[in-house]
Amino acid sequence: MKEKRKISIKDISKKLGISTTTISFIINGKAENRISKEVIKKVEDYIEKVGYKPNSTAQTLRTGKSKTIVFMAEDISDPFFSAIAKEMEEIAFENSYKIIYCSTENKKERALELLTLFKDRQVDAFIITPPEDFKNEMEELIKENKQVVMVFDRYYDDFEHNYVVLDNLDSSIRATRYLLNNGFQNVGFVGLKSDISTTQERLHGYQQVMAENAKKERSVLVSFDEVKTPTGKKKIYEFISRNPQIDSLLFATNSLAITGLKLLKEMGLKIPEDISVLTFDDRDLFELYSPPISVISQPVSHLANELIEGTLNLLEEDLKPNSRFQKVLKGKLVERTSSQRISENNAI
Amino acid sequence: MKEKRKISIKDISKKLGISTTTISFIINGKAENRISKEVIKKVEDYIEKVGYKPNSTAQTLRTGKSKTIVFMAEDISDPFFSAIAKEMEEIAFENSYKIIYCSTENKKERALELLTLFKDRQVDAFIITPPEDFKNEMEELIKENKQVVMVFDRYYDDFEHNYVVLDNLDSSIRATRYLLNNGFQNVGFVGLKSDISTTQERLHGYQQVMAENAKKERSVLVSFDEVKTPTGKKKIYEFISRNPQIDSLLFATNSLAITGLKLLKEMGLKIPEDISVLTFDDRDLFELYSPPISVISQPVSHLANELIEGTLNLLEEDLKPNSRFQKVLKGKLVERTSSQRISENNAI
DNA sequence: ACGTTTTACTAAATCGATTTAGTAAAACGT
DNA sequence: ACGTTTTACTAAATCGATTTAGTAAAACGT
Repeated sequence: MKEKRKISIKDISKKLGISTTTISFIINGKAENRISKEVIKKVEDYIEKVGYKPNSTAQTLRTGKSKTIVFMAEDISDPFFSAIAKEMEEIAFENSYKIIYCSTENKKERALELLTLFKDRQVDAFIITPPEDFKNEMEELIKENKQVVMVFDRYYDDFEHNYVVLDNLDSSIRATRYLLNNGFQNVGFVGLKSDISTTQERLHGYQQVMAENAKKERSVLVSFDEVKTPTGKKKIYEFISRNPQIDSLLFATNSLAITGLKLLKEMGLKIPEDISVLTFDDRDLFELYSPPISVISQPVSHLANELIEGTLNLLEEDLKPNSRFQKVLKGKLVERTSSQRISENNAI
Repeated sequence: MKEKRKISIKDISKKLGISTTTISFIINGKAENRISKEVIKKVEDYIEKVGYKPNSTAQTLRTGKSKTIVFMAEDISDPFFSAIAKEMEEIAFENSYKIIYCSTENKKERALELLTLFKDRQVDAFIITPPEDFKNEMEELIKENKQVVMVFDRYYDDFEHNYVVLDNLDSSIRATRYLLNNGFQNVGFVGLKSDISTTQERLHGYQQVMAENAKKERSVLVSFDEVKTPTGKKKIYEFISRNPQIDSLLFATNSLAITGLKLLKEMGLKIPEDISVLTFDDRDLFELYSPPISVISQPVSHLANELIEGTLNLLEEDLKPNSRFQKVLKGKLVERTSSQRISENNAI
C-alpha cells in the first residue's frame, strides 16, 4: 500500500492558486474584513473536502505554543492523583490541550530530572505536586515565567504563585474536634515526616485542637518511602504500643490508613470499640471496609476542575506575570462507623 | 527581569565560526571519521558551557519523530490502568520518550475522537485499549502503518497486530476449576456484556469448565456503564435471587466485584459460608476486606514492562511492517479466605 | 607528476506552518 | 480630478533543527 503524504498548506496554495498567507488567515479565523467571502468559501470547502489538518509541530515551532500541559503528580498510580488526572483530561482535550503525566515519587532528584527534561521541550504549562525540599527550584521556575506554573496539593508561604489546595488546616481542626466531641479522650495522630504544607497543616490542626482542649498530643511521623513497608507498619505499631491510652487515630493520608488498618487487624484491635479511626482522603475501600471508615474527603472533581480551568485561563491570559490563581477548597467530613462512639452498655 | 532567548544551533554556528551542519553532526554522534577531533572538542565544550539543548519541536518537524507515545487507557483512574501507566512512565522517560494519556471510557465515539486528534499530531506510537466495537478502526490504523500500534488488555483474531494481554481463557479455566475443586457445586459468573476478547475469554473459560463437569452454567452480564450504578447492582441482585442454589461467584472484573461485595453485604450473605467469591484483578482493597477476597491477579509490572519495551523495540526497528510483538502472560491465582470451603461442622 | 580518493568541512534546501512588510486596484473625499 | 484610504490579496522571512549536495585541500597510488 502506497503511503500518501499528508497534505500541507503549500499543496493547497498550489492547487487553488491562493497564497499560503491567505490560507493561513482563513484557517486561523483572521480572514474577517481582509479576505473576500468567495475566497474564504473556496478554501474552506477544499479543506473540508481533503480533510486537511495543520501540522501542529510546525505551528508549535512558529508560535512557541505547544498546547501541552505537563502534570507532574506525586504518584500517578495513587487513586487520588489518578482521579484528578482523569477529570483534568476531559476538559483539557475539549480545549485541545494534551496532558503528559509523570510521577515524582516525592523525590527531589526525580522532580528535577523531569523538570529539566520538560523545560527544554516546548510545554505551555506545568501542574506540579512539588516533592520535599523543592522550594527553591519551584521559585526559580515560577520567576522564569516561561510557562504557566500551577502548584497542586500544597503551596508555599514565601512567594507568590498559583495553587489549588485543600484547606488542610481547617480539615484537620474539624476532624480532631469531631473525634473529641464523639467522646474520644486520647486522639493519636499518624502523619508523614515531611516539610510539605499539606502534611504540616494536617499535623498543626491536630496539635492546635489538642492544645485548646488541654489534651496531650501524641503523634508518630512516618517517612514517605516507608509508608507501604514493614518499617512503616512497625513504626505505627510501636507508637500504639508505647501509648496504650490512645482510643482514636487520625491518619494524615489514605496510604497511612491502609497500613494502619492492616496493623490494627493483625493486632486484633476492634474498630471503633478498641480504637476509632478517621483518615484523610476517601477511597472506595473505606466505604466497604468492616466497619466502614470515616474520612475527610477531598472534593476531587472540584479540585481537578479548578486546576485545569485555572491553568487554561492563565494560558489564555498569556503569562501575565501578575495574575494569580489561588484556590483553597474545603474538605468534607464523611462520618462512617469507624469513628462512632459505641456506648458502654451497647459494647457489652 | 529580562528574558533571555534560548540559544539555537545558529547562535553556536556564528559564535564559533563553524557551520550548523558540522554542529548538527557532532550533536547527533555522526561526527566520527568526518570531523576533526579539535572541532568536536571545541563544539562539545561550548555546548556544555552554555547548556545548549536542541529544540525538540524543530527536530520533530524535520525528522518526523516526536518521541511521544499516546497511552489510550480504558480509564486512567482505574487502579489497574494507572498502575500500568506508572510502570511504563519510568521506562519511557529513561528512553527520553514522553507519554500522553487519555481514557476512552470504553466508548467508541470517544476513542475515535481521540484517535483523530492524535493522528494529526506527530505521535510515534499508540498503546491502546480499544473499546467495544472498534475493530475496523483499529485494523485501519494498523494497516496505515504510520505509527507503532500496541494493543493492550485485549486482541483481535482476524488480523495481525502487536499486543500484550493476559491469558484470560487459561485464567478463567483455572479459576473455575479451583472453585469446583474446593467443593462448590454451583458456581455463578458475573461478567461484562461486551464483545472484547478479555471478557469473552473470561466467560468462555468458565462455560468450558462447567460443561466439562456437567454443571449448569449460570451467568449474568452487566454492561460497562452500569457496573457502578444501582442498575448494575440490581442486575446482580436479581441474578442471585433467581438462582438461590448458587454457592460461589466468579467476578470478571474488580469493579464488578466491588459492586457485588456491596450487594452481598446489603443482602446479609456471609462470605464464604453462604457464598464464596473469587474475582479478576487484585486491589489492595481485596486483601484487607473481611474476609480477604481471593483473586486472579494480573502481573502488572510484567505487563507494563512488556508493553513499553515492546513498543520501544518496535520504534527502534522503525516500523518494519512485518515484525510483530505478541505477549500472552499468565495470571496468578491468589487464594484468600473468600473462596475457602468452610467444612460443615466448623460452620455451626 | 598527476589523476584519484579521502578528509574535513559548508551553503542551501527542507520540514510546514505563521507573520511581516509589502502592493495593485478599487473606493472615497473634497 | 486627483491624492488618500481601504480592500484583498502575496512574496519572502521566520521558527530551529537535519540533510543533501556539494567543495577545497590533503593524502595516496603508481
